[in-house]
Amino acid sequence: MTDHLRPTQAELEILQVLWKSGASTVKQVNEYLNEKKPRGYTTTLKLMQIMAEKGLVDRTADGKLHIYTARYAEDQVKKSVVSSLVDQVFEGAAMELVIQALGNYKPSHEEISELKSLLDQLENNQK
Amino acid sequence: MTDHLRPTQAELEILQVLWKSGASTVKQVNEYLNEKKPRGYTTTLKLMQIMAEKGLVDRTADGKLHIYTARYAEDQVKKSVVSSLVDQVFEGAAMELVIQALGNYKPSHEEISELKSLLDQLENNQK
DNA sequence: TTTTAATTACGAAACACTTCGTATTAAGAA
DNA sequence: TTCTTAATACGAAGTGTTTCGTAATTAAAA
Repeated sequence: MTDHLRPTQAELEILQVLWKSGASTVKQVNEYLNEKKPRGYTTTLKLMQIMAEKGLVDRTADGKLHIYTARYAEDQVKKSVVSSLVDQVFEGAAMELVIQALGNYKPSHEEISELKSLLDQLENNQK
Repeated sequence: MTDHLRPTQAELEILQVLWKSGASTVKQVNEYLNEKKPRGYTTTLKLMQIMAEKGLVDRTADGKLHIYTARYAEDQVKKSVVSSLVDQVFEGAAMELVIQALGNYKPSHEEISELKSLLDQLENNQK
C-alpha cells in the first residue's frame, strides 16, 4: 500500500530536506535547495502543494504559514525507489545491482567488514 | 565521457532487447517489446530514431531496412544508471544503496557466498 | 482601521518523454 | 516500367514534470 512511492526527482530533493531538517516551511526548504541550485520560491511552493495532494507530505497550519513534514520514512521511500530500479533496470535481479554498486564504488575496509556482518546476519535469518 | 548515459525508461527497454538479441530491426525489437506491453510500430521506430541521434545506438542500412545495435555495453550503461541513483537518492553513499538492496531482497545462501568472495577480492585489491 | 509585507493559491508556460497518424521512400513482384 | 508492400521519416498530440508570474489572502505594523 505504501508501495508505489515514486517521487519525482524534484520531489525527492524536497523529501531529503525534510528528512534532514524535520518539519519545515516552504521558505526553509527553498533556501536549503537554493544552496545547490537556485529556483524561484513559488516553484518549491507549488511542488510542495502537489506533494501534499499526493500524500507525500503532511501539512499543518501555524498562523499564516504552513509547516510540512515528510509522510513516509526515508528508508521506506528509498526502499521503494531501489525496488523500482531493480525491476526496471535489472529485471528483478537485485544481486546484479549490488554487484554493480560495489564494483563502481570501491568500499573501504571498514565498510567491507560491516557488509560481511550484514551478510552473516542474513545467512542466519534464513531457514 | 561515456558517463552521462541516462537513457529514459522506454530507451532502456529497447537497449535491453538489443543487449539480449544483438543486432535487430525495429520490427524485431517492437515484437519483443509487445510481448510485455503493446505499443504501435511507429512508436518504437521513433524512439530508436531518437536513440540513434543521441548516439545510444548505431544504425546501418541493409537494403531498405535498418539494423540497430546498442552502442554501449550493458555494464557500462547500468553502471552509469546506478551511479546517478547513488548521487540523486543516496547523496553519494553507495553503501547505503547496497544495504537497501540487500535488505529488500533476501539473497540465497549461494548468493551470499558469492558476494562474500567478491568482498574478499575487493579487500585484496586495495592498497 | 488601514497599510504593508509575507505567504499561499492558482493558472499557464516551458520542457521532456511517449505515442501515434500520415506521408514518403524504396525494394521486389507483376 | 508500374504496382504493391513494407519500411522509414516526420509532425504533432497526449501526458507528466518543473518553473514561474500574478492574484488572493493573512498577520502584523502603522
